[in-house]
Formats: sequence, structure tokens, C-alpha cells
Amino acid sequence: MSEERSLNFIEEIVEEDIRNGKNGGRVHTRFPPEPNGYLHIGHAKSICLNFGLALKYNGKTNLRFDDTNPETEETEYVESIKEDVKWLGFNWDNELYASNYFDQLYEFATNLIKKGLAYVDDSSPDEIAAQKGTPTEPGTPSPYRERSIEENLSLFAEMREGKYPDGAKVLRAKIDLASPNMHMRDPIMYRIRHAKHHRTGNKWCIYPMYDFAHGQSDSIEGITHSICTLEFIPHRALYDWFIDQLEIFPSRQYEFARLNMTYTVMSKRKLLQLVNEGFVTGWDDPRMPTISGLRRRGFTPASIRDFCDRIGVAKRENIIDVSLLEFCVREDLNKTAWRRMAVLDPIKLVITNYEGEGELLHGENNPEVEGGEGSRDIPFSKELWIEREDFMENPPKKFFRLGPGLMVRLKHAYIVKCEDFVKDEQGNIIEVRCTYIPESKSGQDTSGINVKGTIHWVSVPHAATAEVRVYDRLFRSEDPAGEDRDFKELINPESLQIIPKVFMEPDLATAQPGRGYQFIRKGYFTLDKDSTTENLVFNRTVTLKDTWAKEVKKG
RNA sequence: UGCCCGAUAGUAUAAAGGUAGUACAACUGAUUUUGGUUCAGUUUGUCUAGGUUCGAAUCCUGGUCGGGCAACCA
Repeated sequence: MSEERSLNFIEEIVEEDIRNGKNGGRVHTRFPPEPNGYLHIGHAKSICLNFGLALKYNGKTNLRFDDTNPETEETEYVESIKEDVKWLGFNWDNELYASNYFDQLYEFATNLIKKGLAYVDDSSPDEIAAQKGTPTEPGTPSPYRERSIEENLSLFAEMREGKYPDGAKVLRAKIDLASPNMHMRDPIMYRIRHAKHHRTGNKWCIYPMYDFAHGQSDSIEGITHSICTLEFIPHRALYDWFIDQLEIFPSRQYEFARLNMTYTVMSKRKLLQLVNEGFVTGWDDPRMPTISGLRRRGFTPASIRDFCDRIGVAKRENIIDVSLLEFCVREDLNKTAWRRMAVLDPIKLVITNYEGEGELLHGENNPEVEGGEGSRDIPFSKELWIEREDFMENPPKKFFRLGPGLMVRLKHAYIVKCEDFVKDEQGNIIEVRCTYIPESKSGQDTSGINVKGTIHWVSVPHAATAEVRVYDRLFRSEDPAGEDRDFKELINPESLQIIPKVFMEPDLATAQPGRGYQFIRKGYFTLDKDSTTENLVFNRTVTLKDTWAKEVKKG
């Protein structure tokens, strides 16, 4: 039933390559995270693209950690990345590390030295920066640029042996100091870092730079389509140059525009700041755009995959409306979440003419599915909690809820009519008094009465309680990273609202972790990892679409 | 002032010289025991100026605007 979809520009390239028999029609991609932070929704776009291509064209995808900078990388990040990729629903063909190739990379570097295409430079970082010139002026040669091959070879070996301190020397490619592409002006290939690496330990004290690791790793793995983001476009010339000079498998690099989303920051650096400076509780704070944050918030893998599918892949800078993500998760949860009732901001409703102990009513788990996926019992009694906002002393014309003399249906129960209400000394409504229509019982209504509104409720004596965490967008600005101010000043102070005691139907006391629940009329919720059997904690994933709220706003 | 990308409704994304379409958002209305869902519909677009062509979002030229490029980060 899949409707014909047009190809994105990368799929077009891949199909063109297959048609031409390039690489024997083989398609091999890779997802290459640096293990220096947690994955976010922007990475999900790249993951879906890379793994999606392999799935679509019967190819393979490697998970390769780009771990060439021991100072920022940690095993914790490796583990979280693996968990997130798996959770999104993808299986990699090989788990690999750029650090696997350190020996090979060292050989490659030596080869270039032997060809007179690389040299050891003793210049300081400042001197090298100065030697690069500016975009409009050519660079100038380092005084060490013309060292002999033999000298370079032995110096480079000494660098590896640990004879020099950090920063004393680097290995540079000898390319073109006048190139209009700054990246071709004798880029650094290796630097000295006496740092322990999370995988190779203290074996190395020289580490390759991105440009001398990424393309070579692609090539070693036989990657056919190396897909990265737009900022690497100027690196492509270098990527190709190294492959040409080394005469190794010609992987090809293609660039697409990274994902940006409204009301969100997406750089790992900024997300790290939010974590380190305590603006959020961690990488998996449900307000974070990280995969782990979204998971904890209650987003489903299917909804994120669907989102990535809908946003498309192109080369133009973009900023996706976060409401699309919300739409995707609502669409998925609407079909899968079990319906339950919970009252977040309670007032009491007393049914004055209801006699007896109460009764057990029934509600199907999921009205979107044939058969409702079974049902649960809902205890009903004379005293109920209802939502404060479902009663108004002086309701406007189109208010289909409770008010003096107004009737509503209690979901899965009876129609009630408001007869009276009670206020406290401050004038707050604390109780609504109603009569019910005994013949209006849900499913066997013979009353003939039609009411416009239905509200949710929870029986007072039977109610379970839980903490509910209500989230709003983390930033007040549509483009927090794009404004002049520090993005942290734009944090929404109301991004988290904790409701310590919410009344809910007792069935929710046995809610299952990882399952989505729709609290009828209030939104989608899921159990938080802080939840215990004694103290339930729910996160609000997303609200329901609320056309009434819009109506109210308009006045 | 150099080089490199890019420009289609509010936001994204199609149309490979031949009817500018789709999704989200917004707005109407119908249905509804969730003001949810579903359904029907409406509004809104090819950066600009020339050129090629029977015909241009698409090809060519100039301009405008936006973004990127000078980490021992990736």
C-alpha cells in the first residue's frame, strides 16, 4: 500500500550509481558518531538516512565511532549511542571504531611522507594559523616545510614514541598554501596528545585529525556513500585528495542539511552546557531533544522514524516546526495508547441522588482498534473528582461542560445535571453538586437526552494518586541559537511543572513502563524512570490537539 | 574583497522543459460518549532582471538575499 514517493537527492545518486554498476552495485553506508555526547533528534535524521538507504537498496550500514579525540570521548557515550540506535529500530552490520585503524592510519601517513606529501612542523598553533593566510590572501610556507623525507620519517616516528610534549610538533599534509579552499592549505594530519584513549589506552600519544581519519576509515571499510552534513562540503576536496594520494578505495562523500527544529537547540556543545550547568537534570531530561530524552518523555521509535521520513532530505538550510514532531507522536500514540482517566486539577463533584456503595463500569482500552484491545473496570461512586476547568460559574455560550443548570455526560457513566456549587472563603469553587439520570448509563441509555459535552472523572474513594510532570518547550524563542542573546537566557522558566498529587483511576496503579497512555482529554503520558510502586510518576509526552483552547484564546 | 553551498505557501518537501503537488500549521464545516480521532473543504508559493524556447520553478547570464569556510574539534 506504500504510495509512490519521490526520491531525495541522495537516493537519486545511489540509484544512479547502481544503474551504472558503480562498486558492483554495492551500497554501504555508515553512521559515524563521535562518542562525546548523547545522540539527538538531528542524529536520528542521519541514522534514518544511512540505515534507511541500506534497507532500501539491500546494502549494509556500519556503526563507526569517530573516536580520534581522547580528551572529550568516553565509554559512557559509546554505550548510550548504541542503545539509542537500537531503540530507534536499526541494526548495524559492524560495530567499528576509527581507533581500530590507528596502526593503518600511521602507515598511511608514513606513505605520504615518503611521497613527499607530508612533513613534520614545529610551528606553534598561532604560527600555523598565521601561515594559513586568510580567505582572501594566500598562506605562507612554514620554515619546516622543506624538511627531507628522511628527517620527516624519523621525526614522525619520534612523535609516536613520545619524545615530544603535547603541541610541540604536528604532521602536516603538503598541498597548496594558495588554495582558495582553506582546508587545502597544508592541513594538520596528526597532533601530539599524551592522553589516555577510552579504547587504545596509552598505546598512542599521537592522534589523527578528523580529516586524516574519517575518509580513510570509510575507505578501509569499503563505504560507498559517506553521508555527512553541509559544513563538511569544504572538506570534500581534502577527503578526495587523501584517497587519491593514498590510492585506496574511493569512498565518496555527500552532504545534506542537518535538522534544525523550532524552540530547540541542537548542538552537542549547547546541550552539554544545559546538562553541566544544571538547566536540565541530565542528557535524558524529558525536555531535551536527545533520543534518550524523547524516549523518557514517551516518544515512540515509530513516531521518530516517521518524523524523519516526513522532513525530507535536501541541501537547503531548514528549521522544522516542532509541531510536526508532535503531530507524529500523537498520530502514533492515538493508535496505540490505552485510554485512562486522570484528574490533574481536581474539584469535587457530588451526586446528590446517587444511592448505594457504587458500581463498576467498563471502558475499552483503545477505541481506535477493533475490539478495543480489551477493557478495564472503572469504579464509580457518589463522590467524584473532576477537572476544575470543566466547571464555570458563568459559562460562555459554547461551553459544553458544567455550570449552573448545565448537563454533561461523565465518560463511560451517566449524564449529570449541575444543581448547585460550593465556594470556600476565598471564593474558589470547591464542590459541584449534581443529580444524575439513572436511565442514562453508558451503553444502555434510554433517557433520550442528548448532551454536547463529555468529561472525565475519577471516583474519590477509589482514586490512585501519582506525581505528574508536565513539560512545555524548553525555550521561549523559536530559534534560540540564532538570536543575539545567550541561548540560556531564552530558557522557558515554565518548561517543567510538577503536579505532586494527581487523582487517577485505580487501574493506572499497575501501569506498565514503556507503554503510552492517553489520559482522556488531557494528553499522552508515560511512566517516568523515577516511578516506583509506592510513588508513581508520569511524564506528559504531548497534549492532545486542543481546539477549545484556541477558541478560548480568540475570546 | 576570495572560494563554496543554497533560494518553490507560515514551515518543510515534490514537480528531471509541458496542469505548481503533498505534509504540518492556520481557517470552515460534518461526525463523535475524548472540544481527541475521522471525514469534507478553504486560504497561502516558484528571490529578482534579462535571455534561450511554441512553452521555464526547471536551461543560460547578471543581480539580490541567506548560510558556510582561516580549531593541534568532529
